[in-house]
Amino acid sequence: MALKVFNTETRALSPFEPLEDGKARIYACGPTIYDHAHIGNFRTFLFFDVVHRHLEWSGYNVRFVMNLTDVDDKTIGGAVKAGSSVAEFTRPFGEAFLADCNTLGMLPADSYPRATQYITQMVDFVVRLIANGHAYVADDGAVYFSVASFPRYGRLKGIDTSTLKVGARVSQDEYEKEDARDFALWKPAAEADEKAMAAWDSPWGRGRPGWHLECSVMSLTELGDTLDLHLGGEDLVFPHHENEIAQSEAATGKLFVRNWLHVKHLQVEGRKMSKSLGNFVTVRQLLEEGYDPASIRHQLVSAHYRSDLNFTRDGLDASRSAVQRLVNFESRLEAVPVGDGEPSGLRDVSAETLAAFRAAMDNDFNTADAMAALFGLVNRVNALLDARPRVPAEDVASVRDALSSMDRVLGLLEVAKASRSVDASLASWVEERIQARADARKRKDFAAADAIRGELTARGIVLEDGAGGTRWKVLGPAAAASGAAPK
RNA sequence: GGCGCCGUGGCCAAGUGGUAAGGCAGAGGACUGCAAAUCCUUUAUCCCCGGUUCGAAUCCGGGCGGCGCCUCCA
Repeated sequence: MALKVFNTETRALSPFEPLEDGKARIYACGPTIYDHAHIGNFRTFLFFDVVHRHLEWSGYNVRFVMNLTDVDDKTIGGAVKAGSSVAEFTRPFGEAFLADCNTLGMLPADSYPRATQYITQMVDFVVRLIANGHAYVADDGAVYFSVASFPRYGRLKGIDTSTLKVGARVSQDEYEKEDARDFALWKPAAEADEKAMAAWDSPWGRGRPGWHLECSVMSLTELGDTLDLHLGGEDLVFPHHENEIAQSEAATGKLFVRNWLHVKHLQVEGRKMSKSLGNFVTVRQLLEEGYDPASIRHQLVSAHYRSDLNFTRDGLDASRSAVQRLVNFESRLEAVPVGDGEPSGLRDVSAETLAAFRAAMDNDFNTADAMAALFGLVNRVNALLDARPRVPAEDVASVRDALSSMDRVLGLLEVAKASRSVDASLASWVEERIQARADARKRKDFAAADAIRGELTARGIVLEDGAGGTRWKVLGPAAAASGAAPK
């Protein structure tokens, strides 16, 4: 069973065969950091993370690069408005973005290149394209890529662009293109560009790079001429990625990307997310509303990346319960009575689950199917454990290993634990209360015992009486409980 | 207008020819001092019509409904 991925270019599933055995070079189109990233962005980025994790889990030596776009119309516009440079203007958004990524449990990338750091390489790249006849300098000082010079243009989108009429909707005065399909590699500096310190010297005068150029140059510089995977949101297929292919292959003469993966756009409450519809949601907003990161991660990863996914508050509640079931299961495994006992069959269940999980993930990252395998383990093991007073320690260990193994890919427990950690003073207070309640129960003073339970419940702490004593857990983000410990 | 996707139980969502995963929610039951957790039982003519096939949620045609891209929005 080997990994198969759906390649946008061929519109078919094909075996993942990296350029170099055992190595995976991945480039992910990250956000433009002119504002806080929204929940839709994170569907895409969380999928990137699943790819990243699954490949590492599968034993690949992964190099994962995600760019942060800091030079484009929006960052420049924002910088001008704020009276600062693009570097200053974008810095906090970049930092906030990385913080959000961390909150949602995304593995760090090996590199987060920004356009402002690659100006020299971009200029060199354009020089190269001009030299080999794929680009030309227009009268206005802009450099355009000549689409006519690249016959394979349009293959990603699956369209024949040669039929497009020149000049149809291209503004007559602003551009000096030879062909309507041509796109800018380098743009002459406008006043705003200078103001935002987003203009650099070049052989064609002051100017700045075009958006498509940034990604090509950064990916080629960071990862080499041929990438194994290039990831992005579906909106980037055309023209962004189409243009990247053209300019990259025209420059290197080599295949640019072996597999293109594109994530379907998220919907919010049944509609496309947009500012005008007023359904624009950021991660930090959701956290303020009291939702926790694990719920968000769960919901965004719960559907296959090429399927519609409708993000809703109700769905978040459902995800919260689903994650809680996992957390409960994990803590049960920690406390389960072990002993010699006869073989329980748990090891077979663990192995079967892992095989099913792997098959699902290998099938173009089918996270929904993979989660079914995961929850199947929970169901089967819970039932088995209920039926036996004790099971061999190794059997339980096999389940624990399977669970943590799958979570290395899904990251659900990981995020749940990170966001629900409890500080020591609260913990010792809870332990003290539990002891007091135990004493009350011993006296059969259930009214007192229930009062203590209520006291804890009010702070989001739930007690579970079991054979081995009373265990407790915090429901919801740690914020709800932290600082709640009375003196 | 051009290109494309989707329509599965109350909600979410897998399944692309062999007879419906999983999550959430609901109902009943077991366990519990009460709970929580867990288990058991229970809820689907797979949008409609026609066709292909021994057999279709899965393939083809038509219809209805929803959505996306075509704008430097992931």
